[in-house]
Amino acid sequence: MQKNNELSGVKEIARRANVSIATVDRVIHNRTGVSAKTKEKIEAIIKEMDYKPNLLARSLASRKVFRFAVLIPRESPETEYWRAPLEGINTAWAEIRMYGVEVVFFHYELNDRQTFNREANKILKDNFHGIILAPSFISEALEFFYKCEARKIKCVFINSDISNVSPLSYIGPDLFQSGKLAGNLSKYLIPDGGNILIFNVSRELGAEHHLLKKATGFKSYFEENKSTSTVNMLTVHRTDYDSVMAELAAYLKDNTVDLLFVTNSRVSTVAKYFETNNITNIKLIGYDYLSRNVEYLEKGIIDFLICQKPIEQGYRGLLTLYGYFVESEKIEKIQLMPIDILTKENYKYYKN
Amino acid sequence: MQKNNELSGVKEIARRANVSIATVDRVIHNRTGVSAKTKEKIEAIIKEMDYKPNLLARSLASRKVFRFAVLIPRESPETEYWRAPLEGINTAWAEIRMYGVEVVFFHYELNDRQTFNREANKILKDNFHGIILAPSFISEALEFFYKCEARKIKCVFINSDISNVSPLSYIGPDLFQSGKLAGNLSKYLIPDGGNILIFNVSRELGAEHHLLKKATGFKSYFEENKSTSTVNMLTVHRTDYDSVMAELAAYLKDNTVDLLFVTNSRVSTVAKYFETNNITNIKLIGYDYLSRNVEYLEKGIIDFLICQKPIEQGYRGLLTLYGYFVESEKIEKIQLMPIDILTKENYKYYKN
DNA sequence: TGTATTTTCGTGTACGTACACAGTAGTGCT
DNA sequence: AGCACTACTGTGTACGTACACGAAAATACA
Repeated sequence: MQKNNELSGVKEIARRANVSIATVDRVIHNRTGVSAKTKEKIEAIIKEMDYKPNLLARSLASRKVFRFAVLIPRESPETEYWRAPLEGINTAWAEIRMYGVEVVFFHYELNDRQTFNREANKILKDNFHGIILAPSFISEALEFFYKCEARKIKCVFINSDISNVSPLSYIGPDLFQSGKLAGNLSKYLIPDGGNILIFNVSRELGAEHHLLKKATGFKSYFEENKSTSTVNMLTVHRTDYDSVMAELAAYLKDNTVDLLFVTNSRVSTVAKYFETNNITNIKLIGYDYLSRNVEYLEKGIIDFLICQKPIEQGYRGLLTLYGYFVESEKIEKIQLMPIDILTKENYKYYKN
Repeated sequence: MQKNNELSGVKEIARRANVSIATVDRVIHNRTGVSAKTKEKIEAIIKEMDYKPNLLARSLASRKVFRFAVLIPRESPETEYWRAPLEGINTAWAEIRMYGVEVVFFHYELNDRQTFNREANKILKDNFHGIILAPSFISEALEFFYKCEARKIKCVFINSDISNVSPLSYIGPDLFQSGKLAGNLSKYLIPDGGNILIFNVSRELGAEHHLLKKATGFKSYFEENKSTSTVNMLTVHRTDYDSVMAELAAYLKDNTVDLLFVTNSRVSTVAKYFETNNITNIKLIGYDYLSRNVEYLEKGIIDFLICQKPIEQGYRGLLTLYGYFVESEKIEKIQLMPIDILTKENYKYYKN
């Protein structure tokens, strides 16, 4: 079986317009050196033919290389979360390598904003076309973003957004709605009128401002539904097990809690505490498909996990940059991830 | 920025082996006409270089065309379900068109097995490399599958599987687990010991044997958890609103029902009945992200929808065939879709 | 009118691979 | 030795596009 071999592409355009393919090429890339008349004529033919350039041939012939940087937190022993976006980026990279895409990775520590600045400066010194950025530290990320804009470097934000700036695209969850869904799920776990605790576990709450957005969304559910439940919030600024345990124990000594909502992936720490202390009467909702979390989901200690496709965030992050530069697609400014609900029954089929 | 221009690919192999690129080419495609000695040498170099052919150049130079057929039910006015896989296939096609992939669509009527045979025969008369098949009618699909095997035509099943045969890949839900999850969800809606009805709405139950698999999974949840709930099953062999309404009304007159599980996308028909008759005390679980279903989810008449990524099924169906033929990848025999839970709160973010 | 300059356009080569065709070396046979 | 035949290998062109370079035409200026 053979491809159909009617004159196709540039050659056919050139034939119809009585010019050479070079001239057609000039029009396509709207380079200079074509008289207005011929340009018009060629453009008409292009439109009429609905000509679509052969991307294969294009990137084969093109010597262009696009260089993208990735700036996201390093995967830490405490949370494997950031492995997922990394994996997604690598998957995408494998698919588009041959189109002349280079990717360089930079990582900062989630509990040290200095490392963010250090890596960001490295990126600025080098020469990149685009950047995939997890803007954890708002002010630092903003500063960096403006510098990128000045240098015409396109940014894609993943995982969390920053208000009032407009990157090429934001790819991640709607944090408010995500929290609100968690609130909604609580109605399946405890009757109305219960005692609910929102629990933030974060060393640098500034680095995880998205936690507060989730908390706000969570609370909004109860307000909108005129719930009689009591919703309190507790924040721990250390992430090690002992600190979390101590703070939580202290709180639970003085307060009744029927449901606990952990605003990030640290929910396994709480689950561990519940398990070791044999606490079974508090329902537990948290975030992210991590092996430790899933373990407690399986055991029934965590009731629901909410997930937001971290792998896909990375995957689409890179493909978005690629689409913008190589295929000059127009890009969706906001690409919201689904809000997935994981239970004991369906997690096995989940794809991060 | 320029691509690095170290001699790469075939040319470099040829240089190192002191042969021409044609000889290298012969080895790569293990064609005849190369002495054992040179073949060995070239293969060694290929391995050493970890040579990966440039797929762009390959399919640009190759005049090969791969022709795939799609055989799935026609989208009917009663259910728009099958639009989704179609959309997925078209998306994938757009991505890989330029690699020399042709796709031809065939549709049968879900309530008429004759149309299946008719379209299947059309496919056999033409000359296809691979087929994406929704094997709704088991015996007919089996017969067709065997004919394809005899002709070395590769099949990919989507949406539902057939036991004891081995297509290139099955892409779809684990139906048993899907039903079991529905069972599990019921615990969030009604207390144990309630009256539960499994409701099948299907003109040709044989065409939708997957409904029964879901029902079995559903029941298994209650057995495994030694539930005291009563689980009954009712099947209606007509799909129009009046018939469904009549059968359901008759049943409800004689039986108490606390939760109703509709095993397919017809759940909106039941929801409509609930709405018009102001039935609010029966919880409702059903399938598929269809506009009509979502409407009732939004209204709170349907409590949960379970979805299985029909768009992605189509998308991956075509990409699987492509990967097998064009990139000669090894293919996962079973590609299970996630079992997604949709509620009023998160459906807006769902991607089919 | 002749020359310099700019504008406009065409030719040719390259990207990495596939494949038709032609060419060479070696073997067997008369 | 001459011939036929096989086994092996190289040359050249094509796929559709990009781009360097040079040629031609048009314009400007003296």
